Amino acid sequence: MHLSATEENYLKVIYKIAEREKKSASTNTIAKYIGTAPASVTDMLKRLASKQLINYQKYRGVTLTTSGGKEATQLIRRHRLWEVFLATKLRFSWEAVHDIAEELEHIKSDELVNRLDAFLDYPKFDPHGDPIPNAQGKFTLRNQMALIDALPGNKVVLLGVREHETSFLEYLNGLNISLGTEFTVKAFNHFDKSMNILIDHNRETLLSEKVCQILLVKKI
Amino acid sequence: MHLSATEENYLKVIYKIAEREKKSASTNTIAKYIGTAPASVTDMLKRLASKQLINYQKYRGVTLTTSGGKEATQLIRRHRLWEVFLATKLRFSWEAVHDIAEELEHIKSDELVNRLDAFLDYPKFDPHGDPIPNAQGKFTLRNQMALIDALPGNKVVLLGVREHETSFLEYLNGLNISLGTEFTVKAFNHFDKSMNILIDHNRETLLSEKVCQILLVKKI
DNA sequence: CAAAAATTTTAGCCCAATCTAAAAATTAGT
DNA sequence: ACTAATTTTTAGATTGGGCTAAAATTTTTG
Repeated sequence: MHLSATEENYLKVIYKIAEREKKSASTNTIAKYIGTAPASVTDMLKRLASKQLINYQKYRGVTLTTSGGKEATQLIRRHRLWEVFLATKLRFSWEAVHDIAEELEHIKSDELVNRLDAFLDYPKFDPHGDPIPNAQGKFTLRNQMALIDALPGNKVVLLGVREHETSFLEYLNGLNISLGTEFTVKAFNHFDKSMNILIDHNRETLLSEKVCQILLVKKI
Repeated sequence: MHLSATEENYLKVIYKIAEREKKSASTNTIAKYIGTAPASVTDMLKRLASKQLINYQKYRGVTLTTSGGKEATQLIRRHRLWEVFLATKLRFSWEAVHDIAEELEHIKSDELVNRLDAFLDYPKFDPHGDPIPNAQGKFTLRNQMALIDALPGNKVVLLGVREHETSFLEYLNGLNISLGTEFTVKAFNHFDKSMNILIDHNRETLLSEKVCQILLVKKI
């Protein structure tokens, strides 16, 4: 499916409205997001419907079809990966990345986006903390993120682990860490990506990057 | 000046034709490069002329004005920097980079391109060996490139060095290398970017990446 | 529940960038 | 130096994406 940057933007906006307002997107709401006249939106909705990207009935608002949803998800993936690139590699401030990523996201080459993903070491969250869908369009749940993605000051609770080696589980036992244990992130050490953690509000310890990658937590 | 990607492409093509054929670009030649009908080219030439980007008289071909030349040079800068990024950071093959760079080059943010330049460590040549203009639009002369940018099989002659430490010059003396010495590049070793070099057609040696960055050569 | 308000769509227009067909200008050949 | 061939431009149409003004539909409210 060959979509123009404009068509992609409409899909992204419809996706975001649905996510935020939990209902179908109205013509006026879309117009406000995109910054065009409502009449222009109606035209575009007809075009997107004819390409089977949205479900559209006059006066009734729109929802994304399965294929429209896939396009929107891939666009969001590209946007957020470029944001990570701009922030971590080019050292842009996290407020500055959005506008440039807005342009970069429309460059469509699966090869490009997948290599970028690998180059960035498969980040799960963008600099704003929003989750990055993987190549299959799956999001890491916001309420189940790796500890490494938590920020200093965050309080989190352990929900799961990505590693089931006995030796690793024994290591956790040794630290008295188990599902439901609560952490407070005290500091993130850039030089080796280790973290200083306050466990159960009374024991402080240092966890290596590897361990922080494995622990799946939820903010509390 | 707000130029569309299409307008930029026309300027780039006119620049390239002028460079390659050393004369003004004709409507038909431009049409072949861009892949459009000559009539479409005529329309666009009128538009570019009205923006003072080209010198255009009916039936007489076109040349870039000063401001048109600046736009073209900046576009080439962006294109070649992205090519370096794709080849060196994302490990694309050097044949694959062109098409993707063709899209990336149209993202206009001086901040972006300058930070990218710095991130790539101010490369002077793209993966095809073409020179990259700096932020002021100045090209490194093609006949004075770093040895590191030469390709296996190239024969070159030493024209200068970028480093004037006594210890370094003594090192060169020890290898019997001086201005005018001729090299043949035998191999480039990706793992440490060192090069196997045949000096004066009779002595083979290994030069480290650092040394190859310092030696300024010209193809012969 | 009917009238007023708000939303959405239609109708008709514009601009950028393209096309084809035909006319005009330039260049080349004898 | 004419005529033929080539190149370039004009004329008129098309498509995508946008606009305004007016008509149609839905929603709100007295």
